[in-house]
Amino acid sequence: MRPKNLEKEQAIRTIALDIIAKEGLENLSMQKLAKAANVSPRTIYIKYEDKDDLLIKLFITEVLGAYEAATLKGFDERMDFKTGIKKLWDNGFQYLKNNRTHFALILYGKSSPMLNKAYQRENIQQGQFFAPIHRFIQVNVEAGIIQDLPFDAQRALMFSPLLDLVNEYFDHLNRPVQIITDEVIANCCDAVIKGMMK
Amino acid sequence: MRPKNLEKEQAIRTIALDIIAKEGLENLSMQKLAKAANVSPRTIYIKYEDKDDLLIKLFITEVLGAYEAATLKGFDERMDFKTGIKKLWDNGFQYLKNNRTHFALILYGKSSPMLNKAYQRENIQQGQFFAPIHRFIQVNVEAGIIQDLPFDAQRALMFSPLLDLVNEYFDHLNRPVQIITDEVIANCCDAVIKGMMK
DNA sequence: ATAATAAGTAAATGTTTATTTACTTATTAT
DNA sequence: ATAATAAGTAAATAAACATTTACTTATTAT
Repeated sequence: MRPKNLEKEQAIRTIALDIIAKEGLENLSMQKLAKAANVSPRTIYIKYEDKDDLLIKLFITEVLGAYEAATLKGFDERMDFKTGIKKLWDNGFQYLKNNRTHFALILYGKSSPMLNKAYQRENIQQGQFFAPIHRFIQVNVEAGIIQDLPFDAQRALMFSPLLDLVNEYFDHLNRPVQIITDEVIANCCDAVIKGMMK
Repeated sequence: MRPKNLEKEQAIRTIALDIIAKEGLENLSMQKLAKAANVSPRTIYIKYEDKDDLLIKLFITEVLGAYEAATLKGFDERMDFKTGIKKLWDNGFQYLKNNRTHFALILYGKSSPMLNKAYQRENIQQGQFFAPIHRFIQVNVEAGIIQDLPFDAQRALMFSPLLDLVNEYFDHLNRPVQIITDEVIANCCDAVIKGMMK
């Protein structure tokens, strides 16, 4: 049996992310993707059931999986609160600014109903994404270090500004000065920590 | 000369927003829209140059314009900092939770490269969206009430969590309990204020 | 060596796409 | 009343769409 060519599979994924980041999910077509990845359209259908299957696997496995792993690298839920959040912010910012195409698909994960539903399903069936952060927050609520709010609210307070700041970072990439520096990120992280603590 | 039928124009806009919210921007086609709005495809092209023109006008005028007006209603940049932010959060939350289709397009404004570029262009050519908030922040930085950070960073700290909380609000709409209540929103707003103040 | 088989390709499928053509209708200034 | 005209329609256009058919190729267990 002829084995799958993993380079082709990776090319399909990488170039799909490129097209989504540059032209938008609305403008990704299977034929355009096949041509750009130097592959027959049929080859994509050997590896993915259909277009939705490709997009969901791209989003859940390729992007969110890698983003989660990078964010949690060196993080331990037993860290003290400030240290933990700073680690998560630093990991997240470094990863996203170095993986612009991943970031683009993460944004579509919020806006596209189809990707949003896939994310909810995955979170229910396979266990929560970012489970260590869930426990980290719970521990710190129980220890009386941070305020007691629903987890989804805590997560919004902790990480929404970071994603928006990454957006601003990319908006300034082709301009004379970068406004979103590591120092600005660190200051914003401090503000977030201050807001959450009792 | 036969006058434009404004009801048809409004139907086109409203139903376009419906389709985007339910099926996603990727699944909005001119023919589907025409059929759903009970209009000939040609009629859409009388009112809009092409598909991009329709989407940009929907986003900038119909959605962002209304969102800005609703957010700023009863807000005055001379309010004291806490009162001002609370007003903006309350206005924003009420508006978005009552206008789900507008919210859906606002999310695409962050992810879709075409809408994102249109927003940047508009912000440069026609003057900043949310200019009173810009001045409000500046005044409070100069008075030493809040920390001195780039405007884009301040805005991310102030409003990103709100948009994510609205997302959570809608995610919980069809579930047994609503986790994102007015009280949770108020507590999150307090946390944001606390984080920004010196 | 070769039989078996999944991976791969090029080209075609029928459908849907954005947009236009050719025509009709409703309104208003005369 | 009617000429002038933009708004509106139904149907058509060519291109692009997701997916499949019919075929070839590379690999490996025998």
